[in-house]
Amino acid sequence: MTGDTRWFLLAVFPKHKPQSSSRAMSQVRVRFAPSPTGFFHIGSARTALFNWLYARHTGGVFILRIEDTDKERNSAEFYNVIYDALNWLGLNWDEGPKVGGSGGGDFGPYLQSERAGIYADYLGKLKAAGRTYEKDGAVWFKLLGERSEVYDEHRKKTVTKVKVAPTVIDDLIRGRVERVEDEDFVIVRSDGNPVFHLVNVVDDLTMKITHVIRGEDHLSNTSKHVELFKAFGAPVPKFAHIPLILKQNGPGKMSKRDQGALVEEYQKRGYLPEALVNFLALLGWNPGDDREKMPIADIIRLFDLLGVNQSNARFDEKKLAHMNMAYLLALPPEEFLGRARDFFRSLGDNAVAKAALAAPEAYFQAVMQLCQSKLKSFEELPAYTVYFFTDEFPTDAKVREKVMTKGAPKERLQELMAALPAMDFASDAAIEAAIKELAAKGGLGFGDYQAVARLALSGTNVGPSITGMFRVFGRERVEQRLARLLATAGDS
RNA sequence: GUCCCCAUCGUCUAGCCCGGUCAGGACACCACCCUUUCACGGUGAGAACCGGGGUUCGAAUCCCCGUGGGGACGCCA
Repeated sequence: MTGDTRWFLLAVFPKHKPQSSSRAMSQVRVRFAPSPTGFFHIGSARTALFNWLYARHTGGVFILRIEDTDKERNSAEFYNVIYDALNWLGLNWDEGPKVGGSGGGDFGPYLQSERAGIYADYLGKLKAAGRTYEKDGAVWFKLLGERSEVYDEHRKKTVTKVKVAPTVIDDLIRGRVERVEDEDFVIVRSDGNPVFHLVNVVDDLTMKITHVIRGEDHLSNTSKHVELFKAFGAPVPKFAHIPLILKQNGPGKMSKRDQGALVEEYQKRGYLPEALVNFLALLGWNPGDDREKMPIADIIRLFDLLGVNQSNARFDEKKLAHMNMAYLLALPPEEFLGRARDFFRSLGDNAVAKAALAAPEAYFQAVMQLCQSKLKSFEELPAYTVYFFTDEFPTDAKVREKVMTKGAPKERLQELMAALPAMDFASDAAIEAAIKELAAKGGLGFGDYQAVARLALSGTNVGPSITGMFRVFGRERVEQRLARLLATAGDS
């Protein structure tokens, strides 16, 4: 178990356990059915999250099914992208690939590429019922009704329209939606592979899915699906079409190419998965009051499909960053420590990361404790802590210019150095007292020493408490760095 | 072009279903306070019911029409 997923253990929710058959009849069964394209999109993450939340809220079953019928587009290593993202987010599935060894659950296999026999069976039922025909080598689903040829200007071709009654979709989020599905559609390609609409319905049917929770972009497919369910004589699941996530700038829904659209990106940047989950939960849903930052257990308890919004939401990276900061601040110190170390490890060859990981445990811990309350995200860690782990840290030229031309920095450095031997490094308070005493003697303020000391120690003007820095560095290194700045101060 | 969905501060949203509160909160932005830098935090400011009709004593809330936004219209999923 990695540090990334450890948080989830705190939200103890029992995994699906076999139920009595009467119980199982009414048990909620939802699925997340991604396609292995090599990307895991923020929108997919939220769809998965809403499904997972609903399952956990109702004590139902969350199923992962991989929709890999398009052999042209799928690639073996892409499957792991899905598993990794879901695991990182803590969205554990009860049935699906990788469960209990080689794919657990009574309704498998959970990879569509392995379900060809099932699709053939169900195709047979449709054929037997006279609801299919072949055209151009493909199998089409036949709608029932009077037919007529119509020229479609948009598609620039003649199509066959079927006079049918509107399909009624009873949507948990949108209410009653009517749509006219008036053209036959392909269910098996000429290469013999079944099409999304067929396999999606057959799988939902055979996996006994009770609630189909998916993006609103599927709403217009739903009439096809409902007609297929009806053709199979199967009960139609409840639908819940959730609003889409729009890109933060410009028109349209978020797509893979948009900045910040991939879950992997936040993982790499050291965002906390619980922060991302909390943020995503709030995109289109809210607990009904002003609460925003909530433990996952609360979100599960409060989540309900009826509380989901109908309008699309624009992705706001700034709000996500704020959520992440709030979670980072609230992390228990030892937890922060572990995750900081995990983050440094994930950086691989990064020089600061290597130096940080090579540092003595106690020192590393002291530095992290000093910095926790200052960071907004782990991605800031290397730049923020570089000077703790190497003497060859960069100096901000502008800051140096500013600090070294104001007042009498060289004198301040000399006074500080002179005071060092007698300084008590045991506590921040003692260090603060010593510097204040020094300042008082010259009729100066703490700040007169703080700026120049910070520049010497860190090469910048931002960072944690200067007294804390003194303590962590220790007398000797403080002395060295003050001396080094003094030596290079020149005539300025 | 056709069909479907949606519409409250810049953004996420509460309020709408069961008409009557200064339309509330959060992010962002600005100011001030706190302070040892930078943050955090605190206080405060600015900021919205898309437009037009209707129903009603009264409409953000109910109805209709516009407009705007989004989605779908593949032998992709």
